[in-house]
Amino acid sequence: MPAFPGRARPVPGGGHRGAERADRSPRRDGRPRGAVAHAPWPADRLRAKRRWPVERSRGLKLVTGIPYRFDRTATAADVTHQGADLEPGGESGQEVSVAGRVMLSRPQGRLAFAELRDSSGAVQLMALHALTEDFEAFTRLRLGDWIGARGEVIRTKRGEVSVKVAEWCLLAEARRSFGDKWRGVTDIETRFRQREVDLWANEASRKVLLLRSNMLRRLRQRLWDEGFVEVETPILHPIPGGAHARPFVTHHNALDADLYLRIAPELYLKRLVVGGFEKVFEVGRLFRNEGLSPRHNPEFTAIELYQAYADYTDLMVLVEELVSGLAGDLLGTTSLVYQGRPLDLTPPWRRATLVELVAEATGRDVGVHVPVAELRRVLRDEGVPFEEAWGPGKLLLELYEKTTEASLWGPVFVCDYPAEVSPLARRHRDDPTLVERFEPVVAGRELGNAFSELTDPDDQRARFEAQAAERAAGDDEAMPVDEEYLQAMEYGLPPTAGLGIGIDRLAMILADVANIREVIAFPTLRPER
RNA sequence: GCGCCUCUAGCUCAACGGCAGAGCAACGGACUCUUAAUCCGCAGGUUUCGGGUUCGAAUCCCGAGGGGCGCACCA
Repeated sequence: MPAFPGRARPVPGGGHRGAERADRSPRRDGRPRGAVAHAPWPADRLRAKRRWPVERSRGLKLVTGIPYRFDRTATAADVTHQGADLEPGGESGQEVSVAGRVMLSRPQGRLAFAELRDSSGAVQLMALHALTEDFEAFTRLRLGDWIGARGEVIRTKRGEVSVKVAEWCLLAEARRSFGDKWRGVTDIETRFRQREVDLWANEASRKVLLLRSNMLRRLRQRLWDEGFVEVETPILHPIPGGAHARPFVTHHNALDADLYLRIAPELYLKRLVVGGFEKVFEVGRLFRNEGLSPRHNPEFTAIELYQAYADYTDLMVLVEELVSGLAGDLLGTTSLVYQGRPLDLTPPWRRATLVELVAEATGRDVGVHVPVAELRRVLRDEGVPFEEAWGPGKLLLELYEKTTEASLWGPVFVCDYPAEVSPLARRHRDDPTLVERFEPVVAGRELGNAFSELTDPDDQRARFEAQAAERAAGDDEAMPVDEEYLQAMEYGLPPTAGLGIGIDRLAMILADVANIREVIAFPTLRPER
């Protein structure tokens, strides 16, 4: 019965690894108890407390063997489609094999219904004592069991498209309960510690991760279409650089050297531009040794891209097009609602300088040229703490972040930051105390960061040294001097614009979720004891 | 790191100083068109952990641990 390989023997010499299969003999009387009984730590106290029978379906044929493969001929969605035109009680004459997880079981004497869910959706199975093989066992299926089933596509008298099961097989048994069939799993800790349970039980969770995956696919496609080359740069860095953040430290034994998990790929990517890659991007994980919050995970995904011969104004257009384009691709509109509040991503987005926005939010007329004493007074009046060592640029940035950023619903490009706090950005063509930099702010949060890149190695060295001085003065997030990078710049970095976007943050916006953990499959949690 | 809140059966939740309970799941049974099926029955607990107060603690107090939120941090 080729359509239903559940009981098919491994094809000799054919297919995959057939000859190497260690276990050629079906387990005839139950599965080895040791497989579940030895429970290595942290098989955990939870398991000890649970009382699910290790061996279920006693006296039934289920345990005679789980097949190695299963030939599915239709998904749940396919079946629903195939049966769409059937009248209640109608039979299609079409036979399908479906596979998935049992979501509901409604045995009813000599008739039984079950809901089977796969990644396409759900379809009902109908089993009949007179028709279905192993009918008794079918009625004993539990929530969470995986099965494969073959049968005709029909519509029941009550009108539901179903597969009338002629033959079926167990693909995996659920030895643990997956939660309340109606309310699912809502405990936040369980949801994120046992994400597989959350994903099984909560459709919304699956949708969010699927949206993220689709978002990344579309993002890559758009950049490839624009001629960007996707590259990969090191995650283990000898010197942490490219951002203002504390790194994770690790150690390489053979080299006997400490290495840092990257806080940003920026410097390597620009070295690739020096090497002739005119349009590059990288999507990858960044690691910052900082606190957790609903908007911060210690490891997060960012995209950085660099485009030679462009400046930051080009990137504003690119960001608008990318973000609104992704919204259109994935949601069908650029006019969305985030956390109950309208958010219109349709280009063009507002462009305003940081100083203008601070003035709007606070009524304060400030700027990098305002004397430090006066800036300090403004911060004090606004209730923003500061440190003596801070120059005007840092004071201004702090003022913006504490008083203005969160109030910007956006989207808005916050432009022209102080040079003092932007050691890798090129000085503004109209004012050398500023840099040509912008952050796209959406829903009160920065979504990314971009600038016209600093290309002058002498200026870069001076900026690094200023950073190093701050580092020496106790700021362990300031960048050290990176001689390798300076050397690269000395070979010549053409005018280049660079951009970073937080993928998790973007996914949060598009998925309309408030917590970054929702968009990360396995967010960082404190290890259980 | 600090503050506030929280932790009860596999899951979702009651009980709030006086015998730890319900629904779902699970387990046993009935049922040939169910839709969170229904019905009967049976089980299920170190109330996160450790101390304390009390005749008596899931409940009040102290400490520890996990989680949530906020703050700090995060340019």
